[in-house]
Amino acid sequence: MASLEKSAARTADKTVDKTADTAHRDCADCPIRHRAVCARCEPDELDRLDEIKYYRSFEAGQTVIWSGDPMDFVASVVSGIATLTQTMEDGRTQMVGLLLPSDFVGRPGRDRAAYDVVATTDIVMCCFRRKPFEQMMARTPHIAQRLLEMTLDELDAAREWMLVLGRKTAREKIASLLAIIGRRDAALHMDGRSGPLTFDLPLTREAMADYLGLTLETVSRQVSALKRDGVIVLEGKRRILVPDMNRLLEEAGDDSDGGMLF
Amino acid sequence: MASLEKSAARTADKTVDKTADTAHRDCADCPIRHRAVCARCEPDELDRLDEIKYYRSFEAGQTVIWSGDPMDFVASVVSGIATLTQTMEDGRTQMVGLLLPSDFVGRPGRDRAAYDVVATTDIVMCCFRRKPFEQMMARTPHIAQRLLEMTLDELDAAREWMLVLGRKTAREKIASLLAIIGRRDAALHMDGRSGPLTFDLPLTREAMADYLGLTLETVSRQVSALKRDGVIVLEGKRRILVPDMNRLLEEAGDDSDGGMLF
DNA sequence: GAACGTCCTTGACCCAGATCAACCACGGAA
DNA sequence: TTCCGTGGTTGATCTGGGTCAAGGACGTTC
Repeated sequence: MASLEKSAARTADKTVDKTADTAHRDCADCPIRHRAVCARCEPDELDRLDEIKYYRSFEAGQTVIWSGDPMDFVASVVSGIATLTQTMEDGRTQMVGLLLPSDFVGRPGRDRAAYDVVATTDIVMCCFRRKPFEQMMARTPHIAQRLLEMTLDELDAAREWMLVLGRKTAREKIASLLAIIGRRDAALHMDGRSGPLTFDLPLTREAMADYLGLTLETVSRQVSALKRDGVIVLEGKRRILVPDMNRLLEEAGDDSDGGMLF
Repeated sequence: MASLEKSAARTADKTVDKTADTAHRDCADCPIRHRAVCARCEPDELDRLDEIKYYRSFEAGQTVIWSGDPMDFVASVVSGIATLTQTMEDGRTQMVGLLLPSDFVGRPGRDRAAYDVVATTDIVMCCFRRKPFEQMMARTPHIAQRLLEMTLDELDAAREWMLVLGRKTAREKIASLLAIIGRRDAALHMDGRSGPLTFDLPLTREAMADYLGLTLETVSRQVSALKRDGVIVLEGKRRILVPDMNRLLEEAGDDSDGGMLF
């Protein structure tokens, strides 16, 4: 039940430290410029956004926002990874979203957070105070249009995840998660395709379990099984090599071409 | 793999029959006027929508759209209930959305259906050809604003459903579904509150199973168990009476107040 | 009114994944 | 160098819900 204020206070010193190298960042060379909620903005619109934006940093493991707490800002993830989770009174938790760079946090028009947001890695967020952002959104169709597009994408992703949660086996769930992270990572780096895919797994076994509706033991066992069967190769605990993406997609129970949605 | 055209052809006769009593309906006395995607439109905007709209009817059990088929229209559900489902190659299916009156079908900018849409009851839809609708959306912020709001609501609902699918027991899943349908039904009728809630269950046991990631046998057993324990009373197979909503919410594992999202 | 199809219920059994528990690997602090 | 704390693995056992199978309650058709 710690409040946003408390968690912000706890991290104040670090925030100030890191602010030094991010506070004056120019939108023009922002790494998420072309994918975030501001992607469609014209230069003059960007200037106005620039005036109301500020950066905040969080360390791996910190809670950015607690569900139910007042939420007076919205934000884009600039770098790092965060999770959106829901918790039942008895402590059962389910991750309902994975926030990667360019993803949007918060809902215009809503003044309280609906989910816990937790930084999985060190993270930098580009924040806007909610009220000014809402006013600007009303005057700037480019922002609302982009936000609609992003929200529809998230809805598709959530629905794909409902199939995973409701109907897939533990092995298929793990394969699905690895395929998604691998694909997003590949899209991000845009490196010369076709070689075997390698990427860092940014989640602990427990976080994977929360995402997949499993226990961490089952996650561990199924990762070991996929390794044993040659579907993936582990380099340490967190680095994954996928020799054959189609094989992985097969194990995920997906269409061979991986779906046409994205 | 039946195409949209085929399913439309199959139903053409009935469509024409029913069109008689819906084709000239005026937006002004439309039952979903204040909740659908057109809710915020001014009279002149409504007039323009009126020009490009047309009604289509489907009978219970008919497939409205097949996943992957070309989709040249978007639509609002006027009356009746439809489902959005995803299917794996081996036949496993997961419902990913329940479409009630005023809900929106289709995605502007996407030319193929991402999910199967099936009419659960007889249904009437208010359709717009996609291209004109997209053009109109670009010129009419009121439509885009409302669609954003509705999409954000759907995303919240999908995320709540992820918790149900990932972490709840079979009994909790059934109780959650009954609570949601009961609440939506109560909101629709807006009758004098506080008495014991009664409503029709618009889904077969199989559809409930598809929604909840269960088998129909488990659904049947858990419905019987909730009845045996006095949480619900069955009047026939499909009519549900809830003597104590708080008790039902408790069984669903929800906060006693039922959540503050809606 | 018999025969069918659809939807639903109930029972017997089984298994995937949860639970409980022990232990390993690594990194940072004393 | 040992001591912990965190994250991960693996084994033994249990169980919720799946699977397979039989049968009941209807409405509809001929």
